[in-house]
Amino acid sequence: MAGIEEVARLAGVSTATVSRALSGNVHVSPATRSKVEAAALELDYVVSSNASSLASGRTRNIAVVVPFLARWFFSSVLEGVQSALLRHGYDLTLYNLSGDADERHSVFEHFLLRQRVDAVIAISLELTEAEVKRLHTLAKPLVGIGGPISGVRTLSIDDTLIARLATEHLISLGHTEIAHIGGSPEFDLDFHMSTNRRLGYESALEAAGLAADPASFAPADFTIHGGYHAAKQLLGAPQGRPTAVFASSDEMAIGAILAARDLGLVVPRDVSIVGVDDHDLSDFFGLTTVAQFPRGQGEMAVEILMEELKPTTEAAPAAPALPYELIVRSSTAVPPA
Amino acid sequence: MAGIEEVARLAGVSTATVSRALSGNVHVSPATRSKVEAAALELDYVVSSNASSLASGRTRNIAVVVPFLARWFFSSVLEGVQSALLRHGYDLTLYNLSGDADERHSVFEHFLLRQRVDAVIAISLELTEAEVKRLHTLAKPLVGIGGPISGVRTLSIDDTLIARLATEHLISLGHTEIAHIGGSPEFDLDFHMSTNRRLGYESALEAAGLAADPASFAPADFTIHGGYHAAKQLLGAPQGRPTAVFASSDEMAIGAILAARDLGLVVPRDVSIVGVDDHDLSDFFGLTTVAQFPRGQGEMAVEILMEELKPTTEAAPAAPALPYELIVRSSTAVPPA
DNA sequence: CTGAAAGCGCTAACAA
DNA sequence: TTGTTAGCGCTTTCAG
Repeated sequence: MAGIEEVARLAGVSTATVSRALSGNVHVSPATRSKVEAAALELDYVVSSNASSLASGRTRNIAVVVPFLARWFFSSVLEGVQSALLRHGYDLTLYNLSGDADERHSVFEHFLLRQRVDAVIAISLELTEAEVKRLHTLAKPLVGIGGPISGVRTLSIDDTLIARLATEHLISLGHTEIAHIGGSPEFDLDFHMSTNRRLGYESALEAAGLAADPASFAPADFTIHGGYHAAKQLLGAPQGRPTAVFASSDEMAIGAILAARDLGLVVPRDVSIVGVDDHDLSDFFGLTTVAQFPRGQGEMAVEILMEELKPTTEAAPAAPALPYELIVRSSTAVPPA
Repeated sequence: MAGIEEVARLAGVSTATVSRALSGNVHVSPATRSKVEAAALELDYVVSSNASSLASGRTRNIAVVVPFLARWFFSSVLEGVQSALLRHGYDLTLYNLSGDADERHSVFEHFLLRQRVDAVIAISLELTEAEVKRLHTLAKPLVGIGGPISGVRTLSIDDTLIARLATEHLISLGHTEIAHIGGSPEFDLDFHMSTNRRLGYESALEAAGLAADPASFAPADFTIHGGYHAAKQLLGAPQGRPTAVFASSDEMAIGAILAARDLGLVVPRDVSIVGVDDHDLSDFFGLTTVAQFPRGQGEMAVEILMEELKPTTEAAPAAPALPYELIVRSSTAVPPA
């Protein structure tokens, strides 16, 4: 735990020079720099981030706020954020809001205000106005991932387009009876993501001259379990079952595949199924899906933030559109004759 | 962003008193305390953690190091750690080592040394001697979860006992042909966890007078996919298939259930399957399993640390044994007649 | 129980 | 390019 003073002494320079040489931002003569670096290495010197933060006002630490941890999408985004941050020399302080309301409240009223972070990344969070205001009093850059927060720059995939693409894939195979498993209305967590995907589905149908029968919609909770039950309802309907199902998430789509199997239906011969995500398990189940790339989304959020934190930057950089891609596997085919 | 000075002025006391009143550790007269609290509330005052840390040497921040993020066990432990930490007013700084070796190196040589944390929790990490030494030079409390690190206090489940319990469940149902899907040897990540579970399985067999045939073992990688392929091998063996399978993780067990189905076997009529974990999906698949409770493990690690960080505490508190429990669902039954 | 004052370890003007 | 110096905002002796 050597301090900057000892390094300065060993290198034969002042502490200010050590600071400059090690931070790399300011000009220092190459000779001095290497002397300092050698001394630092020899003494195992690592700056105290607290002292540095206090003096400079920069913490090199980013807060990441998530609504869940143990779900594929969130942990994948987090992975991307983490590794990008590490590359930039930043720490990641994690706040998970899946606890009770008090917990959430204290995160916004207390934890985030401790001046411990330079910026915050909010993943798929529906923030209340009070919360957004709180964050704004922080006067720190804030970027959201996964759905528009009013007044906050957000990386967001185009849910309508994604859903439309998935549905069009089914239509192009010849399906006309296409059911949809989407989020139940409570899922406002996801900012109308559910609604937008449903709208995309409906618009694809309409564009093909097909009717969007309300009976072809089954709500679920984005889990395999939920998708399974929703699919059972849809596929077991006595008045004739759909030949294809578009599920708003891969987990629900996998549930649907399992439900079809349990009903004795063969996928894709009897029923085609598409999801959204490209979840870890999707390849295993041969699920056709519209991939989004959560790791990449996390990394992108970090790049935007880094850009914004550079003292040189003026305007906040714009958020580019997020990529997505139809991946056709073995869960979709032409409808039964 | 009011400072302590303003609070002091508003409350009509000195900054020292504000500090004392708000930290709560030292004695302050009730009247003064409430005056200070009112002033702090009015000004929306929140201490600057950097200044506080620098002055006191305590950061109220814990580092958590994980080898993966997007896996059920790790994200569940992390969830437990996070919520317990929040309750105690601590921040959580996350380091995920799933990147390359350089990343890992820089975490240990750089990030963890910045004096940003009071302690570190290492989840299922096989640390090299150099890494442990590094951490010890930190002179910070360190607790591991999930497997013994030499010289580090670790919360660890008894893998041998767990495996034995699962196997005994099968034996007590009357099974004598019991196969095992375990970790492949490379999985040293998990500290001989794989080996220990295999030993537990074998010892249960021996105790029942059954032979542990090496042909009844299939290695896999702890995923559904891996479990599926391993189970296919086991259940498709032409020289007679086992009537039961013990898998070292629920994900592998679920893979085995799916493999059995694909082979036209009915679980549990034709083959019984047990796992370990009580994964999120296990209930859905009706999987009998030995539950471990990762959230609880995370919380426990935090409690131990908090105890240790209390200035009053002398000896490091002992780590209690971790609970586990056999949960019988519908994937196990007596063997076919 | 409370106040005054000396730092915690570093960075950033300002000079030289 | 480098050194000097004054803090960053709080905590903690040490007095009173």
